Amino acid sequence: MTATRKTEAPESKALQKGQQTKAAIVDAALGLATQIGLEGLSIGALAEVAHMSKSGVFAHFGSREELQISVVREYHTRFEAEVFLPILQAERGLPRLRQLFANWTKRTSAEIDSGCLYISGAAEFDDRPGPVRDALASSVKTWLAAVHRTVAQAREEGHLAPDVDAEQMVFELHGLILALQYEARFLRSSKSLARTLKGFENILLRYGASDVAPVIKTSAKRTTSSKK
Amino acid sequence: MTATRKTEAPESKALQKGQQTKAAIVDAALGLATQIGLEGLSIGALAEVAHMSKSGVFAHFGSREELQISVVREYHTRFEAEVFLPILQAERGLPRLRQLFANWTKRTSAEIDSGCLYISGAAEFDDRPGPVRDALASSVKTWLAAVHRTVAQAREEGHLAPDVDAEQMVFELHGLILALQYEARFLRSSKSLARTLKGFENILLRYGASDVAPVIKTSAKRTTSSKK
DNA sequence: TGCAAAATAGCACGACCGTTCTTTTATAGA
DNA sequence: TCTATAAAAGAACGGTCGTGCTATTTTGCA
Repeated sequence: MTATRKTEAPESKALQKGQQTKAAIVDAALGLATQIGLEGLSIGALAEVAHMSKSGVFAHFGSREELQISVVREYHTRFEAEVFLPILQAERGLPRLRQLFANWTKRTSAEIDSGCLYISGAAEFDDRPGPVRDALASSVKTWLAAVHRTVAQAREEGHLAPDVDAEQMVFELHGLILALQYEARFLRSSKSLARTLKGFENILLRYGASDVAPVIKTSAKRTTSSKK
Repeated sequence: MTATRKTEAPESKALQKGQQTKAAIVDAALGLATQIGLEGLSIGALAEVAHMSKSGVFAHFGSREELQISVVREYHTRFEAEVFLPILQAERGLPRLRQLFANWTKRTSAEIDSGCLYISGAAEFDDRPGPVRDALASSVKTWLAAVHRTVAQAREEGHLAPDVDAEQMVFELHGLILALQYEARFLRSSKSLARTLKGFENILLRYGASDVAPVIKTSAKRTTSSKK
């Protein structure tokens, strides 16, 4: 219990050796988990791609379950950084909602590899209680709440009809994303991206969006322009 | 090669002993697979619930993969019998489409246990090529084609707008079902059934359904009335 | 530069996996 | 009832799994 090494407050900027290899492990684990699922993620396979021994990997987490939770947390962080944070630069209201859905769509469909952990994880853990399921559900609920807030803002800004049921709209948007993932990734349908975007415009129309044409082109140009 | 036993044409009505225990095994396997997934389905666990030895179970299939395929086929048969066949008694056009969606919804959400193999299977096999994936995808495509046909019929009957894009409509309906399964089964949201039905009415409205009110009550009474 | 502690490796364990082989039991036609 | 054959059981295999233990190496401060 000598204080020669700071045991209880490693809050320095630069990651110590341990933390940084742990981060590398989690990064590799995330790559594996998005491909073969959280349940398929094995410590042996992870050790191999991380060029480490099984026990070396294991020591960082203490259990496989803790490893899975770390992966979920890492996914949450990246999802937030890639999908949510950028939209805050878009104009509040409908433009931001459009940007949100564009980012979400992009994230869901763009890469054929690296599927969505929120979707595959839900299928794996839908009746398997425990901390992993809790972590997953909590992340998803956080995200859906953010979508809900964005919809409500668009309504309050007068960009949607005043009587819009935000929760219903979120449900329908979520359905589009799920159908996109299902038909693109599993059925290998090339048209699902276009169907999703069309579905989005249909929903906007139904909920009384004041402008109908998309603000930004759907194909390219997604550099958080923020310029009106 | 003596013909003392009919080896190559067991086409009699009554199942021989072997076939009938095989059917019982597949039944038990389907129950397991819908709970823990096709990948989680193990021969040992299956043998236990079937009150048989591992090798006894195994002998009926020759490989785990063949067992999984049998399960997919069985699920397909039951899905067809429960969701598709009954709607043929409903009036062609919009009434039949309504019945189709009602059955589909019922099947997807009603039991909390026994999840949908088409959804969990898609997540498990979306990048795992092979005969199991092929069997799954083939079944799903068959079903979606039936939905497509029903939509097209409703359009031709004049119950939907003549310019309805049937494929787009199927995509959106599929999204509703996927959102229902996701939010009901994973997020344990009690409101998702109502959201799904509302979403269906919204879609009908948008695609120009001639009548708006549902033909049958959504809560109970689903006895393939066929009357009118 | 020395040294405690952290990080990693090595090894072995019990459990379960799918599969094969051999042996026993049940079945059904003669 | 006898008997060929199908059906089921039993035992064992190589493999991988998560996880504990004990060594060895690496790290970072004095």
